[in-house]
Amino acid sequence: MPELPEVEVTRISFADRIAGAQIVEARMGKPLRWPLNCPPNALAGMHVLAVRRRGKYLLLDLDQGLLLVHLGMSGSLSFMLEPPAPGKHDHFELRTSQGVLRLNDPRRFGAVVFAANEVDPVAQRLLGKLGMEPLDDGFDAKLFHQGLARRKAPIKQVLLAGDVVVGVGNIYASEVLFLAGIRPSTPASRLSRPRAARLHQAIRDVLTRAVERGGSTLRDFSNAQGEAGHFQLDAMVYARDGLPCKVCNAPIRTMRQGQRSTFFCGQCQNA
DNA sequence: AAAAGCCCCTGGATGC
DNA sequence: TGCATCCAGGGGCTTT
Repeated sequence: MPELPEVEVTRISFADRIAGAQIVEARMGKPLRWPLNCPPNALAGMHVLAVRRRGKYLLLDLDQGLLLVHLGMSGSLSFMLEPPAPGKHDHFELRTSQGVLRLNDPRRFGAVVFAANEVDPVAQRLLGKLGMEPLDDGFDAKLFHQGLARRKAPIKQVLLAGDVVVGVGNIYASEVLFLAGIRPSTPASRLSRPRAARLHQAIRDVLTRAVERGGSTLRDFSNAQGEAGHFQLDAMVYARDGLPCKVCNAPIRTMRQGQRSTFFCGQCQNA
């Protein structure tokens, strides 16, 4: 579910409120994608200094380490002063001096992992091969083009892979390619410098707007204050199979790429 | 080295 | 109503 905008919106919605808090107690429910690699008790007493994001990972900086949180497909966080009793799908919880951070994740593709710091092998295994941050100044159009140049796979799948640029998931990959006028099946290496530059700009535009709109809520996403997002209403192609293109009226088409659905306009995206 | 497939898991929507 | 099937916002791992 959560792509970069949803993760960033989540981060913004609780980072300031949890900063400075001391962890009173941590508890795990059912196992997530990876087991928490330390006893939950070991986190007690530590302080949360800040919350950062790298790709789709949330990084909780602690005074004695780093907690990496991934929301997988169906995860969402909440941060509340007085939360209700844990539900069936609440699988991780940090009780702190400033509120309770809780991870709800029905499918349990999410994860919470502890590392000593960012260069710890545990962290590097997850973060080491991530590509450029699309909303950072370091996301350079020329570097982006160079990254695409050595990949022959379809551009949609190169975007999803996250080793050239991070954070673009299944919704935003379709949206970004529509905005850039690029067919999702085009081999990444076949994009000219100007077309790669156009895609580079589309990624920045779409992700920025999606963050401003509070992310996309397809079924159950909400930020840490329980608020849904609205970007799905702005989607030009995602989940619009058969509906008229908002630009040219041609029916939006769908196809499967790497076991995932892709949506595109055959008219607006013709190369 | 890169690409393609598989799989982890639960739940909602759809079809018979 | 019940049951089977398909699909869903991710991504690491294994196989080609």
